[in-house]
Amino acid sequence: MTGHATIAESLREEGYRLTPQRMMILAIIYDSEGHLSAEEIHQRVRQQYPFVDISTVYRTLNLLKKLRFITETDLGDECVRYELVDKGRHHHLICRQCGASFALEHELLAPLAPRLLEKYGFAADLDHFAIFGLCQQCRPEGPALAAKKGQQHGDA
Amino acid sequence: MTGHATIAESLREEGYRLTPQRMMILAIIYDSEGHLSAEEIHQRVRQQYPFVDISTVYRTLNLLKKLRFITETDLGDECVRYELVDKGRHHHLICRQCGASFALEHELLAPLAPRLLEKYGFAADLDHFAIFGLCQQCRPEGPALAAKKGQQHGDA
DNA sequence: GAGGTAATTGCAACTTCTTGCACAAATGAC
DNA sequence: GTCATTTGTGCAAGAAGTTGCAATTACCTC
Ligand SMILES: [Mn+2]
Ligand SMILES: [Mn+2]
Ligand SMILES: [Zn+2]
Ligand SMILES: [Zn+2]
Repeated sequence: MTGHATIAESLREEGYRLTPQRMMILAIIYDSEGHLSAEEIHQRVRQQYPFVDISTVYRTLNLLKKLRFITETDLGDECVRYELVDKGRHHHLICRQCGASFALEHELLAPLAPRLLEKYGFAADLDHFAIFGLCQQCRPEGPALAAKKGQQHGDA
Repeated sequence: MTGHATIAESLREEGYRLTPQRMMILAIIYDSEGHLSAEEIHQRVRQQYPFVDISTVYRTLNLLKKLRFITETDLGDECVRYELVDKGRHHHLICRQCGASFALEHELLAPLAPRLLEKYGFAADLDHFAIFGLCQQCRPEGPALAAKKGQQHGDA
């Protein structure tokens, strides 16, 4: 059984209906390599089935998010992006200055979960974080501490 | 010098102009106890100065966010909320089931920063996180259930 | 204080995402 | 397959947040 069929089965077991729209959206998320926007998903769906509305895409994504099959993350882009939880837990470090993005392995965040559980009785999801900050290049005390103080307003 | 005057001074030193709109927004953020929405700020500004546009509020909030005087956080509410960084660093645990919110002291997240710096050369902001998950009441193995069973096990 | 200049504002249009509602269709029972 | 139930969809309107632009104004120099 392929990945998206497994999720589809879970959906049905939970009492949700398996519509062509949902199946297409699931297949698209499965076939792609992570971080799709709703608009990208909508465009791919419409290639097969041109009358699907963007609101259906959003409703499906919100359903899959609620059931924790996908994550919804603001990666500092202009829109929120969606990714399968199932393809390996990981996070992202994103430079607020240059926009560079680095994968953060889950192992560094993982110890947090038992601590939150012990101290607060809280079972944290820790599915897919975007942590903002300054990358090595952009840090004031960075490696190439050469160029400095050239900052202006209104940069992109 | 009061708090918002200190930030105002910093703004001017960075070359930004001190408009009445900016001063009012700063004062409102300073006078309130955290987690204001843009709409709330807008309403309070208009009580003093009725022609201020909501876009000016957003532009000011984005400026203060860029300069790291305030944080912008999605607390699971219907809109994003803003809070002063300066009033003590902290985070929030939010139950995705019942919506309950618990303060998380910064000390639990703080050890992450040096690890990210060491391993990735990344200086993470770690200013104000909202961590979603299940609270003690909503967990499948919550305290009530454990009490019924007469069990108590520290999970780690 | 007046004048020049560039940042900032208000407005309107726009983007992203959500929601109410009538109709369509997935599902289960027969 | 048909029927009944009840969920899901498309559409249009709405809410939250952004942006282009012309007019205003903060701030610097005199
Ligand atoms: Mn990812
Ligand atoms: Mn807070
Ligand atoms: Zn960078
Ligand atoms: Zn809860």
